[in-house]
Amino acid sequence: MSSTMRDVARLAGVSVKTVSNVVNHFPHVSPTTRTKVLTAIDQLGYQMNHAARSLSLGRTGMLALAVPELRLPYFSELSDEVIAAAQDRGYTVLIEQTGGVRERELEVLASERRRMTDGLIFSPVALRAGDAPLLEVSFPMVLLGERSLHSRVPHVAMANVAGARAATEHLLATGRRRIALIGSFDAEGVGAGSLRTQGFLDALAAAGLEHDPARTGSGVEWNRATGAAAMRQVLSRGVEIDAVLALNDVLALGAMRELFEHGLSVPQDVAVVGFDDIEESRFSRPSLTTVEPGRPQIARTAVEMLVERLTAGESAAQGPGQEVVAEFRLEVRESTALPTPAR
Amino acid sequence: MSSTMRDVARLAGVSVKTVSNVVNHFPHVSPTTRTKVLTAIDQLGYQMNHAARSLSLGRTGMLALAVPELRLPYFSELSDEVIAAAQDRGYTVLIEQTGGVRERELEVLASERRRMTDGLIFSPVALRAGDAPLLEVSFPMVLLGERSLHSRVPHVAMANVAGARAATEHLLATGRRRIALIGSFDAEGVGAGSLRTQGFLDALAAAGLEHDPARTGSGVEWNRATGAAAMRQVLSRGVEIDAVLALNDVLALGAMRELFEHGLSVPQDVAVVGFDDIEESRFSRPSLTTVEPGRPQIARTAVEMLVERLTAGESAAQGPGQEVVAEFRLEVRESTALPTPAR
DNA sequence: TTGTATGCGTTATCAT
DNA sequence: ATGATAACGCATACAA
Repeated sequence: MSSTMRDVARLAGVSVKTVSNVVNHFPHVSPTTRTKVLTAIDQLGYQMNHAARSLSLGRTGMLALAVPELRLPYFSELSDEVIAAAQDRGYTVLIEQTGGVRERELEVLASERRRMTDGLIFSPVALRAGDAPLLEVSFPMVLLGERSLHSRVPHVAMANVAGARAATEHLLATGRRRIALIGSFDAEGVGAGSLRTQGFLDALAAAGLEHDPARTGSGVEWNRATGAAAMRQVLSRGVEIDAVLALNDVLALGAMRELFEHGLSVPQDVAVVGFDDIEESRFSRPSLTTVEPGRPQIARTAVEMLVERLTAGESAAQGPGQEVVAEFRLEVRESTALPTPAR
Repeated sequence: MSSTMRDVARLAGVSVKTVSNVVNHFPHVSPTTRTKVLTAIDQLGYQMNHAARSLSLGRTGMLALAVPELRLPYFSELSDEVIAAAQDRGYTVLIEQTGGVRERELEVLASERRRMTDGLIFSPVALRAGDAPLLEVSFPMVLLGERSLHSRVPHVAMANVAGARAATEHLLATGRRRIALIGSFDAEGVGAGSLRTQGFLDALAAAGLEHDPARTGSGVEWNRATGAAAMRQVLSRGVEIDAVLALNDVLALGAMRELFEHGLSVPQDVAVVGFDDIEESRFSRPSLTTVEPGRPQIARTAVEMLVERLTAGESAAQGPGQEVVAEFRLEVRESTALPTPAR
């Protein structure tokens, strides 16, 4: 069915090498032979065998991207951006889902799919501090996340602490004092959850306030359902609140939904802030104030760093563990609007 | 760096073929040699070279999934389900984005990535009726969409007409008569847009009603922003409406947002129905009545049909163009609740 | 500028 | 049950 270079060579009356030269845009080929080859290619409908090329070249032209769940808006939007950035560099992206489960995150590092890709962009969320040694892998990898977990692995971080702090300060600036914290994290974890919580507590402390644990709604999985459940948990305790800081946007959206069920209005009764700036947050009712963590920059930078390692050859095989922290921006929207003074 | 089967064979004192037998779980290997080989593999940290295996086998173990945009919730949720179904069958999924642009949809069929995958699950949205011949490709493919476009290509369809009709009938049953249609489609297209619109018009006709074109809000791209814009368009015309049928959920969510901006309440003033049943629709405010098109079944069936073609060998290479239509279900939620009688 | 020969790592065919 | 050896299709020294 499918033809090979040999077939093309035969038809064009040249050698296989010449066909290869034409296909790979080798500069030194006479125009006449080039057209001869190209017409033969066209005539046979020849397409390169990727497996053979990979075997010979020792590289596949594919990058892996490991994320918790593709259906979480943050990660689907990130994936979109990574795919686009990789495409610009001539790479194809293979997405793997870890489910946010530690075991599966570790599996990703040893997966059979590692042999199908030239490098990995890895966004772990369930790894513990003790897992750091396991990240000392032999293949090119770029981590998405903060340094805490890993030492020598290059990574692209978001300003989790500073972003959450800015978000909290914004709530404080609008006069809110009884802020609920929605979403929790593995106590042994070192992911975004603990860092954002840190930023939250920092802002409170700086304002001379303390966080009442009764205002924390737990939920390790970060989706709308757990956001709603966590909010319900806090409300059921009968503790007063005038604001909510959710550890990410979907948690915030779930929490808003729950506030609504309880007859509380946002932002009049309760102000709400999220983290991630997913597209949905611009269209929710009310629209959600959130931290834009610089996701496009993160995607682009991660791909660039990885491709650089790939093309650098043996030279910079073990760099100094480069770190880039993306710039964040607080997107103020309706969910934290000041209560109308004339009331 | 990475070791080969030869290295393993040498260390274990056996032949390459034996190592291959062990790795591929070939039944006839003596327990002693198996353990010898396995320890050698373990000791060397051997991992199979996927490119070499693909070259030899003539198959890659990868399936391609081409969707418009990964960041559209419907497609990210679909992708998740396709990946899971493929994994169960031992396949890896490569996602391609077409942007919903006809040219890029056609490119997918000739893409270099076709040579990296064993088959394609293709969800076209911008192809025209005249493009049907271009879908007569030589590689295994399963289409997501209705038959209109393609004759001999196997495909998995959703009940676009019936679903939209049921949704519209639901609106009519709750006493709504002035229904706006949000979202439009390429007039030459044969995709979900025209079919859902057909179902909408069918239901109206069956009820002896006619659709006022002034109640159609156009928007070829289906996202929140266009949903809001289309709604704005209708409202600006000053035509009365008491309900909205949006061609999908994100359009509906954008439209609801716009209704809110105009001081209209859902469902009291205007009832709203979407199509797709994305997770967000269960948590929006109000929660969105929508058509659940059987997406999980679609994902599973598409993978099964494709894998079947792949493993059937030459035998059923050209089947009769199998068609499966998934079962839909109308999810009634708050956005179409009956106005409280006591008003 | 173009052709020849060899290797990439695995599977498959045939022996034994 | 296991081993030797030839494909698989392409890239690349090296030669011409």
